[in-house]
Amino acid sequence: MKLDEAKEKFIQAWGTLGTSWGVSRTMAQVHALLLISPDALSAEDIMEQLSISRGNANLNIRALIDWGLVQKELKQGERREFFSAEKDIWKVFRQVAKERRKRELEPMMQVLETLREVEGDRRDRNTKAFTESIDGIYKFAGKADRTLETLIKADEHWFLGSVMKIIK
Amino acid sequence: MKLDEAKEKFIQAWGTLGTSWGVSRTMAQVHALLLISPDALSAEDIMEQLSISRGNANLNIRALIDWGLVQKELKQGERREFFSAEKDIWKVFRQVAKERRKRELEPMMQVLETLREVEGDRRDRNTKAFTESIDGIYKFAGKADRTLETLIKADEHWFLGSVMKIIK
DNA sequence: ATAAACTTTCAAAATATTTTGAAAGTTCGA
DNA sequence: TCGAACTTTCAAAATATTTTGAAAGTTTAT
Repeated sequence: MKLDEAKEKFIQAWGTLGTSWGVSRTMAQVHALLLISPDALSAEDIMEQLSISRGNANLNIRALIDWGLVQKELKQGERREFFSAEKDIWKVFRQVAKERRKRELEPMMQVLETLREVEGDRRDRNTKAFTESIDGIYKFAGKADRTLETLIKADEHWFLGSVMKIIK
Repeated sequence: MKLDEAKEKFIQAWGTLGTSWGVSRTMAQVHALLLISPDALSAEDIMEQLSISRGNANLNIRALIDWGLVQKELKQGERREFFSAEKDIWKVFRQVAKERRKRELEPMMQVLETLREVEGDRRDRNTKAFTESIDGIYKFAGKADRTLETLIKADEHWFLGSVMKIIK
C-alpha cells in the first residue's frame, strides 16, 4: 500500500472510531492527520488535506486544544499558527481519561449524590429498586473515579508493567 | 426529592452520559428506565413512561438486547413480552467492555495491521512518522485488547479486590 | 495609524440521525 | 383456519448536528 492511501485509510478509521465514542468525525480526523504528520501543520494545511472549510478547521482545532490533545506551535518568522498532536498514545489515552473524568464522570456523580436522598418508604418496591440501583451505580462511579485518578497519574511503565502483569 | 422527580432526573442524566459515549439518548433512557424498575416492563410501559412511539421503543429495546444489556422475559398467561435490565453495574460494565472490544477495538486492529505494511523509504520523514505512529497505536491497542479480555473474564471480587488494591 | 495576514464567529445551508406511525408480519388460543 | 394481540419494518417527517463562508475581529510589521 502506498503512503497516501494508508494515510487516508487511517484518517477514515480514526474518524469512525471517534464517532463511536462520541467524538465528532471531523475532530477525530484532524487529530489523526496531526498524529501521523512529522511536522506541525497550519490551519490551511488541515483544510486542504481534509477538504474542509476554514471555520470547520478552526472549530475542531480549538476543540482538540481544549481536550489537551493538540498544541499551538509558533515558527520563526511565520505569522500563522501551526498545530501538532501529542504522539505518545499512552499520554493521549491518559489525557482523554482525565478530560472524560472531569466532563462526564464527576457531573454524573454530583447528580447521583442528590438522587441518593430521595424521600420515600423503604418498603415501597419502586423506592427500594430505585435506591438500590442508584447506590450501586454511585459506588461503582466512586471506584471508577479513584481508578482513573491513579491511572492519570501513573506513568506508562508503571501501569502497563505492574498492573498488566497482575491483570494478566 | 420525590421518587418521580428523581427517576426523571436519573433518566435524563443517563441519557446525557450515553450521548457523550456514542450511545443514542433514547437507548440510554430506555436502559435507565429498566435499571430502576423493580419489575420487567412491556413495550407499552416504556412508550408511556418515556413518551416515545412504538417503533422507537422497539428499535431501542432490540438494540439493548443486542448489546446484551436487556433480556426478554415471559410472564405467565401474558402474551406480550416484558423486558428487564441487568442491575449489577459491574456486569453491565463488563458487558459493554466486551461489546466495544468486539465492535470497535478488533476492527481497528485489523486496519492497523494492514497499515503497518505501508511501502516506502524509511528515510522519508513522512513514511517514518506514519510508521512510528501506527506502530505505537498498534502496540497500545494490543495491550488494551489483552487488558479487556482479562477484565471481561474477571469476576468483581477478583478485579476490584486484587487489582484495585494494587492500583490504589 | 495603517494595512496585510491571519483567526474567530455565527447565521444559514447541508447533512446525518432519530422518530413516527401505519402497514405488514407473526404468534397463538379458540 | 380465523382473528385478536401483539411485534417488526420502513419511508417520510422531525430534529439535531455539522459544515460553510463571508464578515468581523485581532495581531503585527512598517
